[in-house]
Amino acid sequence: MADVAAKAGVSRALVSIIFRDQPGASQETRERVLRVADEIGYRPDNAARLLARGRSRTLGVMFTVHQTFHADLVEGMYPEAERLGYEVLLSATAQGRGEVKAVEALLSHRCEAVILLGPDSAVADLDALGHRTVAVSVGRRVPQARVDSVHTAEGKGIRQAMDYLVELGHRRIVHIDGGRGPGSAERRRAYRAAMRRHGLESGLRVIPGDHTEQSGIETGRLLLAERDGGQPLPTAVLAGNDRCAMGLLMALTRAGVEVPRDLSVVGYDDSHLSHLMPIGLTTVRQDAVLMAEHAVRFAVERLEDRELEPREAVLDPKLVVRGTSGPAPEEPA
Amino acid sequence: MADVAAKAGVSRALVSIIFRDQPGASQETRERVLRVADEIGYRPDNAARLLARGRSRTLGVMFTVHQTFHADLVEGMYPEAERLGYEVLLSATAQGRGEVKAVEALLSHRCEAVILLGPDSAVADLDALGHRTVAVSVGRRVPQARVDSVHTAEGKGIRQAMDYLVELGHRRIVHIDGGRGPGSAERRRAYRAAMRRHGLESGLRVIPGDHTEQSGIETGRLLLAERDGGQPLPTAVLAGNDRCAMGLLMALTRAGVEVPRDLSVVGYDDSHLSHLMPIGLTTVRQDAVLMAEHAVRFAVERLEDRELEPREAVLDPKLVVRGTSGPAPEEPA
DNA sequence: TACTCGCACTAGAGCGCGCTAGTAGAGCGC
DNA sequence: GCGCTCTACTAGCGCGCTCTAGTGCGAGTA
Repeated sequence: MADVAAKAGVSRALVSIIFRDQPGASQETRERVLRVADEIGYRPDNAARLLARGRSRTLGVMFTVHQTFHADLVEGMYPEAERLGYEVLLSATAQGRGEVKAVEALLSHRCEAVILLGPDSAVADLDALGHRTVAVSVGRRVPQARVDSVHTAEGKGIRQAMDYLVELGHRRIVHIDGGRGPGSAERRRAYRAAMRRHGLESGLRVIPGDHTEQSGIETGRLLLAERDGGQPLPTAVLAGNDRCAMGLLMALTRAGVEVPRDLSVVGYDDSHLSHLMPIGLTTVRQDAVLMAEHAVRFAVERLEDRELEPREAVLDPKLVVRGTSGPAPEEPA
Repeated sequence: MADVAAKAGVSRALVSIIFRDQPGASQETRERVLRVADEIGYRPDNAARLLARGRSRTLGVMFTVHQTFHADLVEGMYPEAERLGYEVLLSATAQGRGEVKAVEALLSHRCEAVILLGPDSAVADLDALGHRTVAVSVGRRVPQARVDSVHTAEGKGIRQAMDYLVELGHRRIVHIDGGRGPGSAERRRAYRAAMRRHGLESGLRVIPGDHTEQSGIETGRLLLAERDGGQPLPTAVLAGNDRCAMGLLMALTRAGVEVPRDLSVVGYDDSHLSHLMPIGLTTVRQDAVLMAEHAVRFAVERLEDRELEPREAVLDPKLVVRGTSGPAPEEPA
């Protein structure tokens, strides 16, 4: 920077002004300085910038590298962040890199706020994080913590799916649980409520699982084993999310079960995956872009006014009917 | 930091030493300082650290948020980077955020090296980047640029797949091209060569496409339209990558084409997707973890010795036979 | 005793910027 | 001529840390 200033015959301060696009420099000086900078190959150093400025205007996003829905969310964040003048820094959780590590990485890079996609941490930890910095949880309600949250009205989505399945004649509807995954508790609760409301308590069944393909595959195996043991298959399965639904489909189809003739499968998220199934996955759609925009906005607004109370955005989900669902099979007499 | 030093009754320098885990402090002072820091809630500021240190020990990784194979790669980089004492910063390309933007973000955050997953930029740009900093291209050979590269022996993989298909009796084997995608040119070339080698020039056909599901879907539609126009379907399709293969499968299966009875499909990458298909996708496996480790190692080694000439790691791919491939259908007399 | 050595620790410069407070000079009205 | 404002620019401190070149001190050696 000093080199640029020297070569352009101005002070460092003026170079700074020009690179920050601030008023206080004449047009011709601006052009000259920029030209010189280009020649020298100077580009401002962000680290120093942040340090001097005190603010980084950077949002940290923690996501899970294999969670396809997160990709949709991340993609939705960039434009909104840019619009508001913020940068986005990503940090992935992965095998051997837990949420704590991922978040620490973000914070130590001076992110002013942290947006957590489907956080799995304990409420107390999230609360602590929310006190240390501005935090937003996407996909999981954390009402007890000092954290904004953005999620869909899980109950509503599940209810739509359940009503739809019941309407199609399904009675034995099983739910694969998302474990500690975001939104799982609400989905589970809504499933239970819907079964009761439709007078199907007797068929109510929640199979423990999580938000991965593996979980769907295992459930598939379990159901097949039960069938071979003489128990009938359920006629419909409400999976914890799309990935789980995909795993289930794989396991079942491989074993000769025909979807949706023998059994209907409904996912959750409407991630890119849903379109991928040859017949398309029936699923409950969460609007990734809208969620992403809300999350960014929450973070920025809290940054601008630290006193703001944590808020919650609840978006409406929507059932998207594709090929994996259909009328319940005729019951054998 | 000054607060910690004051409260612990030592100098800032000593606190620094302790937080850097360097020799020069007694065990008891160490413990005391760390305890005080914890009480105050002090954590060292990375930006200032980088600035003062001159080195960031940070590797920047540019990836595409929806490219599933990239997720596998990213996951493989973290452990290796950590082992070598480097941090990893991610920057995604996405709609409206091109490679230039993504890389600028990395550089301005003081990444010492940039690892590009499947870069699409012009060779000249990559070369320029390679001169400005240490750069590694993963999945694409860039022999003309000052850039390390890590990729699989594309030709070998395609050859294996082709030999396998021909052995199964396939003659009309079509290739969906990956466009400007990484490795596409080599795969295309190898496909052509294999067709010739097997005396199948007459059936040689490259359909333009890219590395997305959409491209597979479109090709599927095209082939179906041709079939309806009286032309026979190919008996096997070699897709540009797994995503493309998935799209193709979706389009075909929807239209009643049975895979692999009527037509075999082979993908490329062996990303997580491949396991997802109910019947499993036959594909050419690239070892993501190995590629990731090579890429990180290349970057670090070049950082440690700037004079090192750019190198190239060529890994052996491996055909993984799953459910989407089988014997060629009987030709109608 | 005088010295060297090694260990625990410190002073203070400097990393590359942003920012506040300020100056020099041009243009204006009176 | 004076004071005034406005624009274009500059000096220099400080952000939070690392790092070099030290200081002080007790133990070991001549």
